[in-house]
Amino acid sequence: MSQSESPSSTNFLRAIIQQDLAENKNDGRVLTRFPPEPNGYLHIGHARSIWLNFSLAEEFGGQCNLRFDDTNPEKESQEFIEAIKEDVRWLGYQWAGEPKFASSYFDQLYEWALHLIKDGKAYVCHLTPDQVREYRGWATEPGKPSPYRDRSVEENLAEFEKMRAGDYDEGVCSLRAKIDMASPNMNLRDPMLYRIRKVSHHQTGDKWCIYPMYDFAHGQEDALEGVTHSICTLEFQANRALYDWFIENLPVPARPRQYEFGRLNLNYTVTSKRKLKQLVDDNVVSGWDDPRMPTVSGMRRRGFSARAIRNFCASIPVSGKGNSDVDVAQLESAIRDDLNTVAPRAMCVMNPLKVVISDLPADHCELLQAPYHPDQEMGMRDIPFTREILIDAADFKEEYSKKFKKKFTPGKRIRLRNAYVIEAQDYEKDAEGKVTQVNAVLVPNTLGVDPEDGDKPKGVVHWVSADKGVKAEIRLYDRLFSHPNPDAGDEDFKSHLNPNSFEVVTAVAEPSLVAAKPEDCFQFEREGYFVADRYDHNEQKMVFNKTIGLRDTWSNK
RNA sequence: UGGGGUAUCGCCAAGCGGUAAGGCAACGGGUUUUGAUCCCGUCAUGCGGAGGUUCGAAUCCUCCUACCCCAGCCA
Repeated sequence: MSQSESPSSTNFLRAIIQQDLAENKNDGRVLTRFPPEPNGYLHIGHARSIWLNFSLAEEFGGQCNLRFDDTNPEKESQEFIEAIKEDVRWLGYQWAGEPKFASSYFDQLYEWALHLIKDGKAYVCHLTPDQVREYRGWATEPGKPSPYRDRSVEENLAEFEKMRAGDYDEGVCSLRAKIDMASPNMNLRDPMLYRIRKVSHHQTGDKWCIYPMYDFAHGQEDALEGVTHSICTLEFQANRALYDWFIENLPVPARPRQYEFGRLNLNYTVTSKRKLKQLVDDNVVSGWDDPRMPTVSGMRRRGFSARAIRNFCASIPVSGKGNSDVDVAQLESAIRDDLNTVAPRAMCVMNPLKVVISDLPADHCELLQAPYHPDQEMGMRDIPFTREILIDAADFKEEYSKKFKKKFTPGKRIRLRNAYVIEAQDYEKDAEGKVTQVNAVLVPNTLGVDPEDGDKPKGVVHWVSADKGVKAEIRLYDRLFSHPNPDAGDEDFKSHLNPNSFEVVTAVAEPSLVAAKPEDCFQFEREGYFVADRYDHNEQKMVFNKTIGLRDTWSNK
């Protein structure tokens, strides 16, 4: 795939913007916004929205705001705000100016609520929540007007002031727009504008005890900021009529437009804040940033690069038709594609088996040179070659067979990656029958060239010096769920957890790896991509997380 | 159920009356000191179903069917 991070083919949103620009709408300006509610961590679905909003703005010479849609203080917190800012920045985006907050517009929103009341378009309703639901009617039957619907402007003003002043308890009354109780669009059956919530807000403290609803806030925030294209997900399609109603009935400074696109779902995972939170709360994972989580911080800790995530987002066509159930393999492909080009190669043996090259002196230590990357542009590293080395136990077989023709086996030769060809002679086993050591001899003059006798080895194995190698903790991660749709069906999604999604092994790594810094990524040849853990890796104790294995076109044959 | 949406390859998706793009996956083959990468090739006579209009339909019309969203004092 190309390095392009903008949509490969055009999409309906770009077409709309191009059209608007051609007609000089908004004075040729393009301003988008990413509007998360700070009630959880960002996940892959948000990453796509971030990518969409920022890349669209950038493509057309505009900018993108980061705006916290903090209208429901009960579920929000400063912790989430900080985490979201860090994630957006890490993904490589810079929002326009300072982060924005819905809460910073509370005064203006309040004024506009007053405006609607004075226009006879909003009223304070003293129906209880249950009554409101009852009066709203049903799909096939129109709702009944609230008995408070025709209160005078003066009374509404007075009642709303009492709401604001805290004279009423939560749930006693609310401010509603007077639209159409018979509308087939339920959103228009006198929607709620303000509700009473006697909780302090993470940004405004105790200034307010009434908070605006999403619908009454979002479009006006867009207008206030001069957002030209307000992009949200498909489930807000029915809210668009309300969005427009407020814009048309309020003296807002601009006329933003809402457009909806399909949500991104990945198979073998869940992307609902509620479920992700449950995994965290139930200690199924170590936290929001557990490497198995589809959160931005989880993927980061897993070793996915921001560029790879951006490329992945760009690789999925933007559709306004429906939600996309994308195969995780597509994400994995983007990750491998990126890591393949940027990750230095190294050798690390996960399941060590000692090989003694008997014709080498005990103190033999030869410094071999190996390229950091196949394209040679990253330079070379030193690899000590000694009499006793370690290879992966899975690369040795007691019996030769066609299927294992690339493995090491008595009487056969194998190429030691970046080093010589050796030939196995015999091996030793312990009481349980487990192979404990292989004795081999060096095939001379095979550094960088094939054996002179023409008996070229079929296979290549990675290896590490038994005494110069360095121990490393390797955290092996795999998909969190073993079912393609953990959400589907009646069963609890947690019943589909993959019991083998996490395993720790102690491996032996080539000594050059001690220079690794947290978050450095590598390809451990023949194994996969690994990243030095962001928090736990240090010079004293190396800790690598398995990002993803190499593509394997052989194992399932 | 009233309203709002959507149905094109295993997954995502382009297509807007002129004879089915592309990506992922899969499958062949070539190169290879990573069974990786890279390269080359294959992969919908078919577009939810049934009718109709047309020289010609995935695209237009009619009628079905299926699925998603709204019906929170959540966003």
